[in-house]
Amino acid sequence: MIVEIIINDLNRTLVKLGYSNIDVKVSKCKNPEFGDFSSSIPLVLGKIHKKTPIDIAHKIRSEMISSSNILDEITITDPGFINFKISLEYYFGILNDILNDSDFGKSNIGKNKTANVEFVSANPTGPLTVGHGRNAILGDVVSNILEWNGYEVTREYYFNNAGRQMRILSKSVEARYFENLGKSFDFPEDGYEGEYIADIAEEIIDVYGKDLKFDDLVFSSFPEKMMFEHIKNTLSVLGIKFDEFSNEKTFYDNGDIEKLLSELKAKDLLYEKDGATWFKTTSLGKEKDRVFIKGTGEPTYRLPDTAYHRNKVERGFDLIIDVFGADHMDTYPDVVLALQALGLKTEHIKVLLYQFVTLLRGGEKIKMSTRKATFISLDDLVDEVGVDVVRYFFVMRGINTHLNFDLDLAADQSDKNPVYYLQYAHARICNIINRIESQRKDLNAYNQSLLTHESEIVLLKQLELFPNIVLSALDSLEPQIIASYLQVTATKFHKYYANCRIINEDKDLTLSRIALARATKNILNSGLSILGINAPEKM
RNA sequence: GCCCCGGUAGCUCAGCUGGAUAGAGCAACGGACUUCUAAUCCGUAGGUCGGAGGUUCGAAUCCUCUCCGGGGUACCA
Repeated sequence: MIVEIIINDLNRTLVKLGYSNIDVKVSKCKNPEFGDFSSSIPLVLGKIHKKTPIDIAHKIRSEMISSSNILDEITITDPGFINFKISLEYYFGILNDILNDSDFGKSNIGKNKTANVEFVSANPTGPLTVGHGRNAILGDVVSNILEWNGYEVTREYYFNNAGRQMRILSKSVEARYFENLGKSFDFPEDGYEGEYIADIAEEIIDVYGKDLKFDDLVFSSFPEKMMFEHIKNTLSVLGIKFDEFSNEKTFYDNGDIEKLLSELKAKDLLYEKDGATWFKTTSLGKEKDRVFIKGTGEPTYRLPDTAYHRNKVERGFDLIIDVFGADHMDTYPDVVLALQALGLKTEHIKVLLYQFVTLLRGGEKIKMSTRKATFISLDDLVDEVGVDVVRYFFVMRGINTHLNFDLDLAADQSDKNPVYYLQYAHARICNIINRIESQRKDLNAYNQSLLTHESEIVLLKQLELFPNIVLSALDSLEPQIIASYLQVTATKFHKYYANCRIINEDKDLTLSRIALARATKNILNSGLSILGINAPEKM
């Protein structure tokens, strides 16, 4: 990657000039007049050493030690920037790399390292909602990003089928069961009102008959089973497959929770008050203590969550990622605190908090409530706009931004829809390649130096950035970076297409342009596969 | 009250580990299809980067204060 090369060259040069321990930064020039890349290091040095930045810049330029011959020109501009123009030869080399190396863009930063990504983790009390959708896609794409960087990723789904919510589900189903049979029933006060509840009740009548008694175990086991199948099906339609399902119950059964309690107690971090067991978070720097076990004897989510995270830490992952909605803001710090108190390593736990999703239709917000069943399910959403659109819309915004999911735009199969713009670029290339393949066979006999048009070079430079983009996505765990990059890449391809006729009378030029188009296709393919979106051959 | 996220073009959003004239898409207006797919391209217009201070040679970006929106602050998850 070009940026690294320049930074290394600069570092060596600075050491030679007697400057050291400087954090050298090189960035892409916004204005191509200055060159391809620039650094403000002379300005930084000028300040530290009380010298004129321009003088320092000249010194750097005259002493510049380049490890390669990729620097065509070094210029200096006010008030003290040093600019680098990169030789076309370098970019032509990259074109070959992209065409010959199917792993172009991958890094081995995560080689021999394992990562655990926990996401979705919805309890099986109902169909997945649009909110879960953002979680699901983020988790899956982040996993893909990790895999592109060499990590071995475990996609994990954590659930609780023993809590209050599940009881309410059972009671709701039970009520509908008796209602359907015309018997008296009490619909629970906080019960789920969705139609799927009645469907499950009907299913129970079909399978188990009409003679079930109140509190029959079927009312708790069957709905859970059905909901989980439903959820897995939804995820599978979205192209998401989990490696591991962890059940909260496990940690009661195997004694982990008991062990956790006794260890925290031994550290004097637990106490009894008002019939409940409290975790003394105040002694660890927090404002309030938290309840671990309620007066009813039931634990709060914090207790099993802590046991679960301990389990993940002890499984030895190099990286542990939790994908949570913004409403979990205050929940995980306590978990981390507890683990730290027990002397466990926690620096490798990263929490990805995403902001809420708002659905818009006709410019109006759609209000949603799971309990009241006024939500739009993830299934509905996929039915309406398709998998690719759903996946793209969930990653095209920054994770910290409230996501406005515009259903009208998403359902619009026209040029307004950014997904099609992207896929169209790929389809266009495929079409051209198919056309040429019937005439020529030796597509590799191209001469890259025939690529001279500005829009060709601009595109090639864009393709060169891809490995940096992958690294930057890894660094920030922000899928949006990939989506934006692909959008720009598609734009540059479309401009190239408009400016340069790819299949033309000049056979050699045609081959060169085909090579550039094929390279673009490879990059689009790679990027789309990270996002889990189809790269269609035809549209 | 306290904590987190956001406030950039009419709308939706990039840019935020400080850098050179603040970008894109949509919407508006004007152009380009006997042509490798016009699901495209070209052009015009559109901005007190919420506001006020501060740090700096330089601030959309960092600090302080403040206003607006969202979320959290549960013996719910």
